[in-house]
Amino acid sequence: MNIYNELGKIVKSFLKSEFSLSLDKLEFQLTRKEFDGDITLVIFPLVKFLKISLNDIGKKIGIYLEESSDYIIKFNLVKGFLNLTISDHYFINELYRIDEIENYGFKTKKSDSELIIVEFSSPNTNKPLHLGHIRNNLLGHSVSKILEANGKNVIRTQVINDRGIHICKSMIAWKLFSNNETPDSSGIKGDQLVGKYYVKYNEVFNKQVNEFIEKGKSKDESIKSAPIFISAQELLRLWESGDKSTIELWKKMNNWVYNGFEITYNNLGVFFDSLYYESDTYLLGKNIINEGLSKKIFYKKDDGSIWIDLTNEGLDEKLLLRSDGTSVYITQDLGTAIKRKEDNPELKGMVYTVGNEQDYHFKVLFIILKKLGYKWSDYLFHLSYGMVDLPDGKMKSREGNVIDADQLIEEMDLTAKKVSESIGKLEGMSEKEKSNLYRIIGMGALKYHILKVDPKKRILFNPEDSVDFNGNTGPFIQYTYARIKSLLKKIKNYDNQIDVLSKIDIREKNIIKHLLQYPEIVYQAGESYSPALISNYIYDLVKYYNVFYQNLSIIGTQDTSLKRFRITLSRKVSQVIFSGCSLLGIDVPDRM
RNA sequence: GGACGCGUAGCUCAGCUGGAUAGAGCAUCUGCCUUCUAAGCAGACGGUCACAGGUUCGAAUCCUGUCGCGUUCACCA
Repeated sequence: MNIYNELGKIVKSFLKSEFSLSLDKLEFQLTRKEFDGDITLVIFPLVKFLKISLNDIGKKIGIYLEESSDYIIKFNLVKGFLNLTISDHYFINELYRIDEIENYGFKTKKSDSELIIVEFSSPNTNKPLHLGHIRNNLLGHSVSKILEANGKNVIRTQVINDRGIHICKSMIAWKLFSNNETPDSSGIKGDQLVGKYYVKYNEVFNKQVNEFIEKGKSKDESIKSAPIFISAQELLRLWESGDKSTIELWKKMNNWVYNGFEITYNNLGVFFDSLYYESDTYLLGKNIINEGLSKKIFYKKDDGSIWIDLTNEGLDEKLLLRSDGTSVYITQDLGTAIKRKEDNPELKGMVYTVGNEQDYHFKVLFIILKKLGYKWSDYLFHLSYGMVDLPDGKMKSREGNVIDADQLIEEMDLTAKKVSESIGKLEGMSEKEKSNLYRIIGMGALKYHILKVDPKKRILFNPEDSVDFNGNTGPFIQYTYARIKSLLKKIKNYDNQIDVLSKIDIREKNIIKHLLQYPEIVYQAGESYSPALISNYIYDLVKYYNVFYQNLSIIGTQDTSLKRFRITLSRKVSQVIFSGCSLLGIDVPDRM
């Protein structure tokens, strides 16, 4: 709101000429509802510098502002708070100004052509996506959009964990028990099918382990000697040695999974610009080891393993290369990061969307890169988020205590359908339009529910009452948007020009005040990577608008200038909702 | 044990770099549909901001300590 700057200038020059005091910062804030006024100057801090009472300073500034600024029509002083009332003309002029901006809303900064890689999702190929992935995907996708709105060039990427013992487990179970079942033959979605055999593996494995334990073997021993586990390990060895039929099966099953993921991503409205497969990257990073050794940043232990000592940073010693010469996870991450920078010299930063159980890992990763002398490591960011808890505790995929992403999406559709039908506003829509709308509403509910929470907090997700459709929810925001759209449609021939009014309603003033704040928000959100900030701002605006909508008539009013004013206001609100939802990856319907 | 994160109404969450009497929604009650969509609006009820100190004109917010919950500290990924 540029009035802050303007008033700030006036007050500063006044303080300078009157008290020869020069300040660089003055604190303005929106006036609270209970008090009379629009904007408040906090004058406590001034007392320190001026040896006059609060009252005197406040009065002097207030009188001066009243005289010298066209916008200030009144002031009142409560304790150290100077409340200023701004003229209606100011707000009308501002609305007039932003009305000329075609698509007003969360502003997009001009491209600065800086490249940012945003990594998210990062699934395993042995089971379908679950609720935790949904939070990850929504955050990653939304943050990408926010960065783009901040003028960045974003590449969305995922590292697919396609190799290792976990996929061999699904493979062996499929070989043993499937009778060549395929997605086509069974009609089961590919990732679900592979996941089914991963579950089958664990069933058989547990049974075999228990049999050994009953026979008196120790737990460790039983695990190691379970036949199906031995077979899975054998399969891993074959894979590593490049055995043809194993690789073929591996490729076949992974492709099933990718096709399945694609469907889920589509339903979520999420996409990727590039993919990394761990089978391609797991050997990366070994040359870093030599670099680190020669720079004396790493050291070798007697058994040949390579370490870095981070005790000076308050962390521990960290293994980088096993004694058998194979790399560990962080070595791959180092290699991948460096490779990405090499592949994209213009790369400015990277965002890793990964759960907070890996906070330590990323701390270490960034420090090592910094120690190796890579300056761009300052622009790496771990977008850390809390886990999604269920009412009966934590999600554990091995115990089957997970909410499956596909199933959840389907349930959201059904809930949206149920609620919509009970309200019964969708008459005259075709079945196709309806089901499309259910998807928009259901996903709006889910996305908003998850994104409005501060990423670093854990989310308690209660599937029982699913997601609300009233109050601070996605559907409520969508509903408001749909109402405005339908309103604008009914008034086809309206004039864009706003006539100047002598007096506007306090509620309308509030909406304008909020509208004026939005351009700033996207930049703030860009810095803190917070879709939550945007969600809450949209909801605020929608609340203000609903009050206005409910209480003021637009179509009915005889006063055409008032009518135009209100239509303009509505249109601007709808534009902000639209652009905000777009940053969150939430669709808005024209009708619902 | 060390490190990191969280603790705000019965429940789910806001509260920006310290500002006035702590804000929403849900739930529970009370009113509003011949005037553009009631998926809404108006109102009531509901708080020791985990606890204790400190910093200052002023603390939910910053600092320290305590308690509670969680994560992490692997030749796992």
